Order: sequence, then structure tokens, then C-alpha cells
Amino acid sequence: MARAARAASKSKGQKRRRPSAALSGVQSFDRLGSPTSYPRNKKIYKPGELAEYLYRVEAGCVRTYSEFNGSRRHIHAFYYPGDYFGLEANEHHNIAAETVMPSSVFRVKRTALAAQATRDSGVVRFLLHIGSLELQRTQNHSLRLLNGAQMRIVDFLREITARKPSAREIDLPMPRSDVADYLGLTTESVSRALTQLKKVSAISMSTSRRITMRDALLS
Amino acid sequence: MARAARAASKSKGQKRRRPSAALSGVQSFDRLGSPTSYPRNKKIYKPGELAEYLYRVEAGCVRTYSEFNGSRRHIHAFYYPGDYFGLEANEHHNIAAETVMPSSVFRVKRTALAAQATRDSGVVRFLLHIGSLELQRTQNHSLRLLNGAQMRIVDFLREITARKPSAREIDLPMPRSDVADYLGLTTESVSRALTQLKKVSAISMSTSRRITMRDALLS
DNA sequence: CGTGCAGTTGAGCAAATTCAACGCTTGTGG
DNA sequence: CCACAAGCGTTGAATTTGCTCAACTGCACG
Repeated sequence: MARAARAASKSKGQKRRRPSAALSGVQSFDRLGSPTSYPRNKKIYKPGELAEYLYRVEAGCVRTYSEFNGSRRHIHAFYYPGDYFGLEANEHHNIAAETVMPSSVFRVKRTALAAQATRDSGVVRFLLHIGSLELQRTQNHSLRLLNGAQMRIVDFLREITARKPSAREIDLPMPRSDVADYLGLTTESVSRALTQLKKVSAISMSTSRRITMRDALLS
Repeated sequence: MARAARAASKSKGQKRRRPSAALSGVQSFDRLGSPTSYPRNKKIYKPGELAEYLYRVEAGCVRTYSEFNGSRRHIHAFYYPGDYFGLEANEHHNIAAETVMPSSVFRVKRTALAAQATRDSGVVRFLLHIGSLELQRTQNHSLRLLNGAQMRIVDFLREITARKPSAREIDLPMPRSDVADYLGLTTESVSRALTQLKKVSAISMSTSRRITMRDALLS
């Protein structure tokens, strides 16, 4: 059950990484932890809490977010099965994480990982690896925020599509308000951008959550 | 000379880190590398290059950036003396780094660090530590991009001021176009925001690069 | 069968960009 | 030493973009 599909790398023109590089790290991770189930919209951790664990999504979807300017919310990332999260912490968490839908999350104690790291260098490479992935992801997100609303949405849809190499039909697990807070827009702007994309036949929607991409959109 | 002032932590309400935690890591870093001098606007590395080194600024200022949408530039960060950079890479760099002014940069081979890491766990903690700092920095930057122009500028000025606990007078090493590309604005908007801040006496400027903050601005 | 949440649409508005012009400083060549 | 070009910074006017406020729909759940 701890066997989840490895997330597809988001970096574009890069040489394929040898899976062996981080393999022993992953095995340690699998062995040292245990899965937990959460209902929808359940907080997994919040800012200020001691950062005891490192997490991996097994099933469902998780979002991390901060609040700013008093009451506005920014979603830093959505994590899908196979993704690791909870790394952004120093000693205490400084952002929050919660489920988008009923989800299963695998977690391991950081102390256990640290102990294992002293004798298994694979664990170290593993940690550094997912750390740098997270860093790249965050940097890409910053870039995304500099585009216009339309392009942000397209980027977002592409990001989701990239995880399912199979179909060009995707099923959003989150409401419009999440998409908006992820992209730094309002729900209205998200809605408008989507209807605009429909109008030019770049996408089609069977329900508001189920979107089919036209080939032209796939980079 | 490898002895540069430790950069002030940007996280707010957090317990002060024991310097001992990452100390042996820093010592290894100091011992394994060597400094290099660069003229102004000199590229240190660019996307696609093999990421051989980890860097620390000794003197001057360094910016990292990506290009997007064909020709626009986004500056991810400015690094000042004591700051580490070049960590964002997997195996090859995916962003570029160059000097803002004549600078001295200390660099150590990643292979040397990796070798040292297998027998000195302090190096591991050191690497993970600066990685998570970088992650937090990048996340904060995303948040910054969601505010209005005025607040982005104020945030930026505060970020700079925070490194010099002494004076509320700062000397920007970079031109307006860099500030603009860092904050996701145009140079015109940066200029306007600054003159606006002058108009309400939140700041004063002796030259366009030399800015004095009024107390009200210091959070 | 109503209440509430999610999503869409429209009209007016605020904010930042674009395009353009101009001042200041700096460095270079005559 | 002066003239002039280039880079940096500022300012103005017109335009575009996304936001705010508001209404309305469909759907799910009690």
C-alpha cells in the first residue's frame, strides 16, 4: 500500500534521473512510517506546530497554504499520490497543510529519518532530492504568478495533465476557490478564464470539475 | 575572509537556532572550497550547465533569475554576503546566477560535500538547513507577489533593512529594473511606488539608490 | 422543500501596464 | 575641455486587466 506511483518529474529538458539514486532512501521511508486516513478538509498540521513528520500522499489530495494580509489565503501547492510534503519546516511548521478530499497519508518521524541518515547515505540523497524538487516546484509557481490570468489557468491545467500521461481528460479534486487561491486570482476570474477557453475550443467541460484538454493546449 | 557575517534569519516568531547545530557543516564548507572574484554583471552559471558547486557570497551581491514567456526575466532572489546559493539545481542548473556588482564568491564542489557528508552528519544537517531556508525564502517571495505594488516595495525594503540591524538607511546595489523584475512589476511602477512613499514621508531618498526608512515602515 | 454552497455572468472600478517624453549622470572621443 | 551618446530614473496620458459588488443558476443535503 505504501507502493504509490512515482510522481512524474516536472522539469522539462532534463536527463532522466536514475531511479537507483534515491531508491534506498525511499525504501527506508517506506519501512519507517505508517499510513493515516483523513476526512475531507482536515488539517494535517498548522503553523507553529512542531514539525515531527515527513509525509507522502498515498491517496487523495493535500494542499499547503499560508494566510497573509490578515485574511487572504495563498495555496502553495497541491500534492497528489506519490508526492512528498511537509519539508518546508525548519523545526516548527510555518505553513499549514490540509486534505482537499478524503485522503490517505503516509508519514515517518523525522528523528527516525535522521537516525537512518547517519548510516544510509541513500536517505540523505533522498531527502536532498525531494528538497530540490520542492524548491523547483516553488520557483515554477512564482513564475506562474507573473503571467496573465488566462495563462495561469492554462499552466495549471497543464501541470495537472502532466501527472496523468494517459488521458487529456482531468478531474479537478478542488473547488474554484482553491484554484483561485493557488493562482492568485479570484474565483470569478478563474471562471471567466475557463469559459473563455471553452469559447475558443481550447478545452471542454462535462461538469465544472471535469475538463478535457484540446491538443493545442498540450505544450 | 571566509568569515562572513551570518545572514539574519528571515522567519519571524521562531526560536533562535543554536549555532552549534550546523556549525561543523559550515566549517567543512569553509575548508573544502575557495573564493573567486567576479566583475559586475558576470554570469556565474546558467541553465543547463552541470551543477558542480555550492556557493556563498563573500562580498558584493548576486542575483538568480529565469526567463519566461520568451523574453521576460524574473529574479528569484538577491544574495548578500553570508548567503548560500546554487542549491536549486538537481544535476543541472535550471536557473541562472550573475553578479549585481563586483563580487567575491566562495564555492565548494558538491562531490566534496557529498563525500564529507558520509562521515560528518553535521554537513548533512547544514545542507538540509540551508535548503529549508531557501524554500522558506521562495515561499515568502510568492506571497510577496500577491500584494499590491506599494506593499511589494515596502516588503522589499524591509527585507533589505532586516539584514542591517544597525541603520535604517540602505544602499541598493541594483538598478530599478532589477527591483522590478524581482517584484514582478515594471520599472515605472517601482518608481511611482517609491515617489508615492516619499510623498507620504514613509521614506526619503538622498540618491535614487540610497533610501532612508521612516520608523513607521519598520514593521 | 427550503437552505447553503459552488459556479457563472455582468457592470463599474481600481490598479498596473504600455507608450512616450524628458532630466540627470557618466563615460568616451574629438 | 567640451560635445554627445548611453544608461538610469522619473513622470504623464491612455489603455488593459483583473477585482469588487451584485445577481442568478444548479445542485446537494438536511
